[in-house]
Amino acid sequence: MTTDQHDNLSLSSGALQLVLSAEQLIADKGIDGVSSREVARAAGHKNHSAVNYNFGSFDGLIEAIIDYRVRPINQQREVLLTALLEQQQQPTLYALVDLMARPLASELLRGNGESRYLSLIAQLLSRGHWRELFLRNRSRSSALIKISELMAAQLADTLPSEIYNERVRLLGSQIIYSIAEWDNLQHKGQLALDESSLEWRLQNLIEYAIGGLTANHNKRN
Amino acid sequence: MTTDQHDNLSLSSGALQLVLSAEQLIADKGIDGVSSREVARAAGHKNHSAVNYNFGSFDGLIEAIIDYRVRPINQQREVLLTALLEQQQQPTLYALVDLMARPLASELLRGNGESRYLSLIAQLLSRGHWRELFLRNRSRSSALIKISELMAAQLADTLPSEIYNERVRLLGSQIIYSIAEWDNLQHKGQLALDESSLEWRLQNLIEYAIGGLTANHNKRN
DNA sequence: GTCTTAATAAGTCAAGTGTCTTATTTGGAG
DNA sequence: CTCCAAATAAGACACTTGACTTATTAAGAC
Repeated sequence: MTTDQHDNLSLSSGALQLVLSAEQLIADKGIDGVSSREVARAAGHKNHSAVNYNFGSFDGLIEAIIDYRVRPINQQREVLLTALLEQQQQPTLYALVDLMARPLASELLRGNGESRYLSLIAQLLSRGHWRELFLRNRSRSSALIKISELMAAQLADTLPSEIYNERVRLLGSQIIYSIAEWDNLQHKGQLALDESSLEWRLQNLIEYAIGGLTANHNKRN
Repeated sequence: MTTDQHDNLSLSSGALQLVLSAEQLIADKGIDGVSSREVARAAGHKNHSAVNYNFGSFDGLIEAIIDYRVRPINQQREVLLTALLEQQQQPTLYALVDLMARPLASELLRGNGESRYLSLIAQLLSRGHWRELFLRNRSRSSALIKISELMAAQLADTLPSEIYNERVRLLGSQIIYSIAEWDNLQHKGQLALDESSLEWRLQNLIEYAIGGLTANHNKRN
């Protein structure tokens, strides 16, 4: 996992710089607070139509960012899942939640924290148009599906399906928003994240999540 | 609690309409995707400077929204806490988390769901400038402080303080982002929220949160 | 009634924006 | 080297925005 995971991406170096600059700007100023021209400027262009030229539109740019980041994350999930299933056919809940969260958390350490992807996802998921664009563009990896199934196998019996589904939703939101918050705090200098501090935070998040997933459900009329 | 909780607010009816329209627009289009002029238009003004006239600036408008919504929420917390402490001096964790979440969740039912305040908070908390503006303007209610203390009394012993603090942060984020998500889904017609469906979701959220807060913490090297 | 002040409307201006179009430059393929 | 397509730059246009300024209207005190 030391090689660059962004190879086969059909992004010219110019387009790549736009993607990276856009990520930064959006994390800082909000997806609706950033203009195409601003992105082009930040990417070192005098050409104010660079975004339009490379991606057709601002939406196209966002889709490119998603595509650029989602692939390696899913890829990492596949690798980790395969390794895990070789060890134990019935992985623990801990291992499964770890598998969901870790590849996202890893983004925070990528290239001295220059990936602001988590902040972007959190913003995309928060509102109408962008949420739909994201859901349309993330390719659900087979790993994630398999993880869901393994998790359901351990929980679905003990909980009413309505409750189980809701808790899985809570889990998904919590993972993304929590890690996104770490990202934002880190980039405001209010949180120092290195491997070890990320590790205990991640561990704690997983423990919290498992506590939540497996909590007793008391039916109250 | 049937009387209007927005009395002593020093908002003229014109200003109030601006606040309400702004809330709606921001929930739909994002805080950075809405202009002062647009808010004025949506509030029925031909006067495109209405926001500037009433609040001085867009930031002033946001502060007015926060002020308008935070008061009754804190007020409700005070009332509920007082009632709770009359029943039992050492309230359960369940009651305490309930106390944190319920006044926020209630917003979703207010006036046929016309308060989009949760969506706003979630957006404000997500990014730089707005986060700071929010933190500057929410007046921390004495109830919330008391709730924190009561919670700490039950948990701080069993967990390392670093872990405890992090879990409280997780709790806070989860409450706000989850309820905000209900808000967004509700207003896209993807979630039907009445009192009873809100109730079981809230109950489940609390159960999840308590499971998380009290989860075992395993020190790993 | 007049007067005064708050509220609303409307005008203005420089700055920024998306999109489309038209140069100009650059880096290979032949 | 020539030539051509891709990349970059720059122009143009209609539109929106925030902030400030200047009418105009409404409403209450006296």
